[in-house]
Amino acid sequence: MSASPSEAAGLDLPEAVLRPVRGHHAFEACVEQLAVAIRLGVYPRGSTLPPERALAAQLRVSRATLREAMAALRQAGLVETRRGRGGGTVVTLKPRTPSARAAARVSPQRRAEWLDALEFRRIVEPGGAWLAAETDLGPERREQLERALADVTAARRPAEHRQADSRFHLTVAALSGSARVVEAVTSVQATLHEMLLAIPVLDANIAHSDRQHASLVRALLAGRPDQARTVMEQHCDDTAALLRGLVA
Amino acid sequence: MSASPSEAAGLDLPEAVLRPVRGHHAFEACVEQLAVAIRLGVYPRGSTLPPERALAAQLRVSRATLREAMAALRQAGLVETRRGRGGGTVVTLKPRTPSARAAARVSPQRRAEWLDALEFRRIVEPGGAWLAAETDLGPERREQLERALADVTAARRPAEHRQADSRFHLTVAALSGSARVVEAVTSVQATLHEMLLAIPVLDANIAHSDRQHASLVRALLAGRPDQARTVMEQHCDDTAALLRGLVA
DNA sequence: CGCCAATGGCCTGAGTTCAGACCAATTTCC
DNA sequence: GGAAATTGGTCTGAACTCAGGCCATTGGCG
Repeated sequence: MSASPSEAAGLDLPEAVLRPVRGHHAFEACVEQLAVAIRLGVYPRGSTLPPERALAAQLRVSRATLREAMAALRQAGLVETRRGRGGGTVVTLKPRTPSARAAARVSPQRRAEWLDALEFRRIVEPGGAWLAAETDLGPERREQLERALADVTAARRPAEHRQADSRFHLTVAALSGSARVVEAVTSVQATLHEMLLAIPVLDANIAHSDRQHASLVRALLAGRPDQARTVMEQHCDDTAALLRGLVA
Repeated sequence: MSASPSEAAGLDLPEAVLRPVRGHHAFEACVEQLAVAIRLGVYPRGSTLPPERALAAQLRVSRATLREAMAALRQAGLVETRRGRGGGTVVTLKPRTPSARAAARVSPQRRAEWLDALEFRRIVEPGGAWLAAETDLGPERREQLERALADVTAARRPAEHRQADSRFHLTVAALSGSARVVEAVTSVQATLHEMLLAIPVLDANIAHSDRQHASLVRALLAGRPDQARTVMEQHCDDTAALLRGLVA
């Protein structure tokens, strides 16, 4: 037996705690973050990204490096760029339609990451919902939450529904007011997005999911933390059950 | 009003989602991780770190970079190094004794990070405990858990108790089997450690904390996820109450 | 004693990233 | 129409990081 990261018997604390330091290649990390933000619908099709200088500052990266990332996104067909005042970089990526194609074909390591994401999600998303429900939301935030919910239920095509769903979950996380929660949920949703693209869309599932979203929003607006958490847990469990079948 | 990361009124999803890419100094990140691991007692005083080549591989960093980090740790007096077979780098840092000194003197940004860590902790540590209790622990892992608990209760001096406490919480997290949980708890414990060094030690607090630890271990060994989570939530709430007073 | 293995110490050449300045295109506003 | 502002495009020298090889020191083993 080689030194696997998590042997069944013994628990190697140092090995568990020390994780790879950030991958060298800042520009890859930028591509990753921006691609995720675009695919999750944080920047919907047609919207304009912030100017390069602002984005570079936000990502704490030099403009040269950010531009490399932009070039990659451009080459991959996610964005297009126009120069001059009023120009900028606009999102052109059409949201992908979920399909059952790339079902298997994942490495064991990938599979493990997926399962881990599902477990972690069941912790952080309900936790974030609990926090958000505890917070005293202003009228503007209540509106944003309801709009995010409306976007999900209004989405007709599966691809749009998928993006709106991600946006909804990210919105709930952001309402918690915790940067760490947002980071965790973003990461989890990115992985989830991958998985959900690989399963067929069933109207029944969507309807069920939408009911849970609505129920969650009611709990959030009513300021009922425990109820919000329970609803979100159920929601995560239901989605996870769907997905675990996929990777089994 | 400037564009603050989290305005009270509006919620800027892109701003919340896009976070700084890795601080571009791999060697700083290494120093950070190793220093945290040492201070939290993952590598106790007197223990030997893995060989440079192994550590470099684990952190996914070149040996040259790792050595820069080692030099920094050596200069800071955390470790000492001996060459040759049977040599290596040993931890020399004496655990710091908590004291009420550096109470205030924290920037508003730091304060916000601290409070965020407390909120995030209340989500991930109970969640990790829930997961760990759900897992079917082997005899070896049960032993490790009980040993970690014994180490905490046996620690006489405050500095040792502080380290043993960190190790205990990291052990529980690691037992969850989720890499993401371990990462989150490690990060949270690092911040917590800072805060706890700045408050005076009260025997009553320690006794109370130890009782909660014991209660948690019972729930974990009995395989009662909900109970484990509730106990851990109470534990986090109690610590947080103590600490929030400090930074108020 | 002499060899071998393990470990830290050091060097080189190539690739990345950075900060900042300057150029070019395009829109907005007078 | 023209000036100004905004935005992407480009360049340069310095600093950081990497991969890999080689050297130096120490302890174990035959």
